[in-house]
Amino acid sequence: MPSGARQATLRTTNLGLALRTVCASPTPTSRSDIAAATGMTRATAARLVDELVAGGLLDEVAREALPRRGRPATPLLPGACFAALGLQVDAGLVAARVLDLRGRTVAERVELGDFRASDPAGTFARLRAVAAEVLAALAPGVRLVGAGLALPGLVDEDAGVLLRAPNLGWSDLPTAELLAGCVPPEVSVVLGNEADLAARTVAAEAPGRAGPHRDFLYLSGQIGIGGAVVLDGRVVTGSSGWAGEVGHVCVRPDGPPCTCGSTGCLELYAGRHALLHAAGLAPDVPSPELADRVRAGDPAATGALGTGAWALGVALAGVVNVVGIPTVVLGGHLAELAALLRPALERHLADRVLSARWQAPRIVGAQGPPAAGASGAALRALDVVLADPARFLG
Amino acid sequence: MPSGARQATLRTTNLGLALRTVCASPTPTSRSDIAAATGMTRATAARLVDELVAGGLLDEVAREALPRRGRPATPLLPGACFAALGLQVDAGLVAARVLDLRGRTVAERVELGDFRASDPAGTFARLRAVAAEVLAALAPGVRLVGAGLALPGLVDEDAGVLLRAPNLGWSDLPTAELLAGCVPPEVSVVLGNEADLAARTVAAEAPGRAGPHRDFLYLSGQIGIGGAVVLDGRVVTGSSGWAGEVGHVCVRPDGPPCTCGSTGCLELYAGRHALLHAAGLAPDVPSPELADRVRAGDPAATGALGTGAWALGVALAGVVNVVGIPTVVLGGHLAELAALLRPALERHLADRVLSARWQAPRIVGAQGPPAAGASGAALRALDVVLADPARFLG
DNA sequence: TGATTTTGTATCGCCTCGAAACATAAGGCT
DNA sequence: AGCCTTATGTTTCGAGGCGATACAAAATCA
Repeated sequence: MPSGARQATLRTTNLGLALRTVCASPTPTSRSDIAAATGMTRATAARLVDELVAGGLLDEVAREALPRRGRPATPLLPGACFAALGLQVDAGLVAARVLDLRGRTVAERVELGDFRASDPAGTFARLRAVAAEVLAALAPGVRLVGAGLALPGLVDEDAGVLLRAPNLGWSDLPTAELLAGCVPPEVSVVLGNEADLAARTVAAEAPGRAGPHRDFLYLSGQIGIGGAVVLDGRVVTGSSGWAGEVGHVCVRPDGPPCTCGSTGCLELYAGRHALLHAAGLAPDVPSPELADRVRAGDPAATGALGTGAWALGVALAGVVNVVGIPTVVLGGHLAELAALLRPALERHLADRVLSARWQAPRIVGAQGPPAAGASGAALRALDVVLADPARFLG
Repeated sequence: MPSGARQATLRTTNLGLALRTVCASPTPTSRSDIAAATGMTRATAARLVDELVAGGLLDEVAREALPRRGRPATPLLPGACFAALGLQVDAGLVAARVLDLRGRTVAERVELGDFRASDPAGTFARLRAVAAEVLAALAPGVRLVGAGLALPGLVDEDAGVLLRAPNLGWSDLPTAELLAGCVPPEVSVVLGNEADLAARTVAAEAPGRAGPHRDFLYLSGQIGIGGAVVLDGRVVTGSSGWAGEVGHVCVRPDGPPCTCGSTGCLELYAGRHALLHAAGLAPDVPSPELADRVRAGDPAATGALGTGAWALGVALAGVVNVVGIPTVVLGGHLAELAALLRPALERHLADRVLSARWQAPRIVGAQGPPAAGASGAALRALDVVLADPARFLG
């Protein structure tokens, strides 16, 4: 139920706007810049900034020697003392990463391993150790405003339950107890789907600063294929948060049965195991190896990639037709294959997407460090600061 | 670029909130009710209401004899003198309908015909005639705040160009000149995709009043199959407005070629022509006839419907998996077949949707009068009033 | 008739912003 | 060096809009 706006609403709204204006800019921003960008007067912008600086949400930084006429501006950056912790558990790694409000990685630790069909207690113990290391490395003044955990599966965010993660072999797993000890007691950990969170690292290159694409489909290829639809810079989670299961879009209804109960799912043709199997490689061979073989002209590898591109084309064309998205970002193991998949995949899409005549869908490989889900989880936690900075001022 | 909030922003925001509160309620609402619903004080609510009443955006209506203790409230309803015109051109009809801010149909005219591969000039002449009749029937005080035209195809809204409408046989058609004379010169007509607009009649039963579903996929079966994704009560139009082409989702990659350039599109199995052809009926037989045959046990008709349900199952499962929508609303000719399609279709979805174990997708038939696109176009035009009523006060 | 209850109205003060003048700190020019 | 110019930041004042509070109005109930 929406509530009436009052004087205080004005304040909080404009505080948020001022903060987001600073965050949105890749370079330091002055009070005067904020006034110009928002249409507020310099007086108002200054009032708001003063309050944000006093609360640590903005930092006044030393000015660069940039000789210009007029009184030099006081450059502002998002407060370095606000940070959030992102955690990730995946079939191949556990990770912890702390991002600050400027989007910098303050501390991180990624530990590779094989957590397929693992024991949750043991895996979470590893996660706890990794988190503890990262938190110990934090500077004393840093304030942890939240934490998130990226998991490769269906998640019930409100209940804090991992419903089903085929790659880990876990289902209906409450995480509250397992997460105890990962973070200070006053910080709560919010669960999230790995693809949904990883997509945030593409949608935003720092808290409040838009990334290269506003509307895209993100594919997170780990073992299966997860996905996330991003519209207008925001991840579409669906009414229950169970969106983005691109891996189980049907590309061949009379195809082989999938463990999900359906038949001919995308994962069976373009999943990591499927690609490696079709290429005649062992299931634990890393993706660059597959890419090398394709580049070397290995026929089995080339065929596997061709089949994968074909299946991706069928599935992604459906998504693009329905959601009207111009860009597909390939993450996870697919990122390393993006360059090789692109030509065939874009051709398939051009054939199957109705609006391709006016706007051909583009395929892009995801950039950035591994364990993007951890970064995304931290970004999401930091977003609550941007949404209502007034809460963090008292 | 977002702009700073000032005192006047407060006012316009709260004016909109007060108006929307009245619109959202199915029963008349008092100043006091608004205060309670929004958290504003009665003083503030009354101030805002007085202004809205003075501008005609709210009407004080006679109170029902509802004996209660205390001073009787003054019931308010959305202003009856604000209205918008919705137009629709489809393969089988042209229509004009005027809705007022209360969601009532003030005047309407639906003219059936066969406009497949028709001459745009002639068809638009029919539309002009229909619109003129409807506008002539309006009461003198009614103020037309906008107009919209629903078209069965890809539309460039900003340019006012119909890019491609296979059912009409039109493409790259600028509409500005053709629409001249349909509405008074000071009113502009905004184009929209028929499915997108029809979906609004499900999302909202009146301007500002939510309908039975907030998140759903709407299927608009005319000759082809259009669709619209509705999330959180809002139609997802995609960054270019080219979303919702469910009819060209691929359900059998090795199937027959489609006119769109792809193969095995949903339309080829569940489109109107496809169903009738498979049932051994002529292409102009109305859908209820097909339904009757199925109920009578006609094997060809039953088989056609079974194939249609199967194809819909494959395509819709993909959509549900990716967008996480719990409900599919069947409109157009599919509405009449909804009851017959539901059992098989829900079974297919239960098999192919990953989250069906926690939330089984539901199939619902669309209710309401024909030419839903016209209603949706009017609703969209009226939404601009709700978004910023202050614009209509001066 | 009067107490009670609910709705609507009037008055006042507070909060926040905009406008405009002022203060500050630099570069540029003579 | 000294003054002008320019851009930034600050101070002061006034206006708009809302909440709080008291009050008026119109009904039911006893």
